[in-house]
Amino acid sequence: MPSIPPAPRVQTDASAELRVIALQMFAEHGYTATSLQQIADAAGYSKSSVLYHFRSKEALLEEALAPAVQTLGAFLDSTVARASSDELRSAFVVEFVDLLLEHRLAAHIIINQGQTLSDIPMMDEARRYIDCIGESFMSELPTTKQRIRLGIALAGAAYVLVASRPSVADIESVDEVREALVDVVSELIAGLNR
Amino acid sequence: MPSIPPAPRVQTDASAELRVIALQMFAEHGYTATSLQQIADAAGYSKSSVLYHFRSKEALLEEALAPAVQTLGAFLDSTVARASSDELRSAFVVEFVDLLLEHRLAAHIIINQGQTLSDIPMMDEARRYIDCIGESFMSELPTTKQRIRLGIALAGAAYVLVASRPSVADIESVDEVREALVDVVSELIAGLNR
DNA sequence: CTCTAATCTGACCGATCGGTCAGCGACTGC
DNA sequence: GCAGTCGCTGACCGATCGGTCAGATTAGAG
Repeated sequence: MPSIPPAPRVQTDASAELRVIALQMFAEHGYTATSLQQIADAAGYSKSSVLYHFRSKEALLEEALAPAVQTLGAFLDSTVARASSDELRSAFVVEFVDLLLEHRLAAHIIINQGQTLSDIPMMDEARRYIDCIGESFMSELPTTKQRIRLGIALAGAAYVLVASRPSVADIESVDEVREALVDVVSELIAGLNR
Repeated sequence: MPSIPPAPRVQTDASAELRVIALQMFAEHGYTATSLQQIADAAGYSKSSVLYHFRSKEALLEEALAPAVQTLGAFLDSTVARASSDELRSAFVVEFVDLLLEHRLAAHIIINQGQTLSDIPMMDEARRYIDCIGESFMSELPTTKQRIRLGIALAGAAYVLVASRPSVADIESVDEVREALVDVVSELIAGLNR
């Protein structure tokens, strides 16, 4: 047992490094359009090394998305309870927007490529979570207009972040964007009870 | 010159048939994930026949998207003029929603796969049109919240239609969906002047 | 009938894909 | 010193991709 138990190897963890790079490239160019060779080149490794750390290309995608999907699952549990309570919906909106902001790249992949990659288990799991969140509202929203309103609020907020080019990072104004998203989505959600 | 000049060959026009099938498969499974062989099989032709009618796979995509992009371009011309006029904005919303409904598959491809396929000229053209429509509003909407509001309205409406599974065609309730979309988007657009 | 053009196809091509495998050097515990 | 594990790599594999090409089939014009 050395005196430095955990060891500061975190800095150059190849697996974590590959997950980040793969997530960026999958989001920017698409999963099928991104080859393992391109990921390896971008990371400074060989293609064989990538497949040493990850069983397959699909496994690399799943591990890269895992944190976001896990957070989404936890978010789902807290959603079902608070969907019916009006005052708790504002907290729901804040959490929803923060989730999108924190896992922006993963959200990009799930939203834009989820339908195409439906044969990948984790991708389908994430989409089921999203559907479930929607349904926890929908059960109380029988009319088409109410369902469209909720759809525009959630899908619109997600897509505003997702559609923006990577160059439009606007790191400084992220708080401003967050506040605006919360305001507009809250307004749409509030308009459901009418 | 026979007495029937144009000839009723429209029914079995191979090119048009291939455009329709390719558009469906590109939208459902993605452009890169759909091979020319799969398109040929679905249409009942050989892969060589597809490449006889279309110079390349990319040309097939562009010709399949052409009608939608052309309509989008015409829509852009009428948009710039009416963006500044409040009472004309309601007409803008109706046209926007109808455009999405009419070219649902093409919109699906452009929205979800446009960033990935940015090397295809027509795809970039369509995205420039969309950006231009947004900017014709944005120039008068300096605050972040106003821009987010418009983004949620347009992107949300587009994505509500695009995200729905093909099985959720709801042919009967299309008018109901159309009306709900127009209402909610109009409400968000109207809220810009505040 | 013949000639020609349009339509369609199978065989084939080079490139690239995801994935396997044997082996390389470096580090570690004994 | 030595055996064994770990991280990594190049060579290689079968499959599939988009695309080319020569030729078979068909139909219409003269």
